[in-house]
Amino acid sequence: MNASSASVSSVNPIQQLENQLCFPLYAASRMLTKAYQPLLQEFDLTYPQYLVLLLLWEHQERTVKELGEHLLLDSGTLTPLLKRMEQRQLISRRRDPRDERSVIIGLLPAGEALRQPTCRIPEQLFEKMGFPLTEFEALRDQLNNLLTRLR
Amino acid sequence: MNASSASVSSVNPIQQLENQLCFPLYAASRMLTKAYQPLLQEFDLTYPQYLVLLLLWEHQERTVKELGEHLLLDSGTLTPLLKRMEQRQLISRRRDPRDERSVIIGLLPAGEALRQPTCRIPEQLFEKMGFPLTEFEALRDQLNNLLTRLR
DNA sequence: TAAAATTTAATTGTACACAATTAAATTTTA
DNA sequence: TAAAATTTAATTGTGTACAATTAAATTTTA
Repeated sequence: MNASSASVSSVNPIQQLENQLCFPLYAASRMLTKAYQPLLQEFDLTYPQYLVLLLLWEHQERTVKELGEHLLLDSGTLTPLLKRMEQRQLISRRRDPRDERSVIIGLLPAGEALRQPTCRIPEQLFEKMGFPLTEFEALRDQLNNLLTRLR
Repeated sequence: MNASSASVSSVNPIQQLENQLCFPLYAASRMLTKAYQPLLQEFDLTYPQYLVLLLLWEHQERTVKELGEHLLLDSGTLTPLLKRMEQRQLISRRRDPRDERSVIIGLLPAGEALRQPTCRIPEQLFEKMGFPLTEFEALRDQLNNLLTRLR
């Protein structure tokens, strides 16, 4: 390797994309979200909107703060996203009468109605990828592990 | 579990965030990019801009197409990003005289100058996370594996 | 309890990210 | 070789992300 080469500089291996953790994470996240897209667009949902619905299907009411804690998103992201979902009558937004600082997001019938027709999406995607189940689970667990470190 | 409960609906486990692959990927990616941020902002770089520089430090010239192939980004993302880097004189943009469809991105002195001062960033981050090296490598390899499946 | 500190969303501004379309250049094909 | 198809970036429009600030409500503290 010649450091004075015109086209190739001497390369610090850790500065190469493949050796980094962040780049494969960044790229895989976008690719997987993109793989979700054709399945979600049938319901006119973006991936983050779908995540909000997943949480509301577990508990029909969540404050913006609670949604943000689960999704690791702040109000700067959630407020406009939730307003779009409110316009489509998927969810309701109202102040908590017991604490006017909080906004309670509620699941509306149109949001509930998406639950059954979307319930096979994760399996469909998993099958389409052909990723072995053991690898899937190992990767998921390691990512959750990393996530707790980063949080 | 009572499906008619007012606050909790019966939950398909695969519809829970923790059981999915995509959510931990999505969240970990954002968290790790956010962890890069304080180290990069010293150089007034965003993470995607840093990735472009990593590629140009390997090869001083790359077409937009090549950058997009490596980063899995299209011109809709790259064109404005590269224009911002051009304004700061980090890179140059010019049409390839041999194929006027292509735009060649070249590394300018100001972009080259960021190489040494940023070279410790990946190690710094790795140390700050305290992630065991074996786990780091296992996760990286599994992500690269997933990435080839998604590509 | 009144002032200070904290919490919660909303707002503002910047920067991706990507689908879809456009336009120019090049390559392929009939 | 001229028309058709393809390739390459740029553009347009929508939707996240997120830092920083603001404003209102609540809690803590002196």
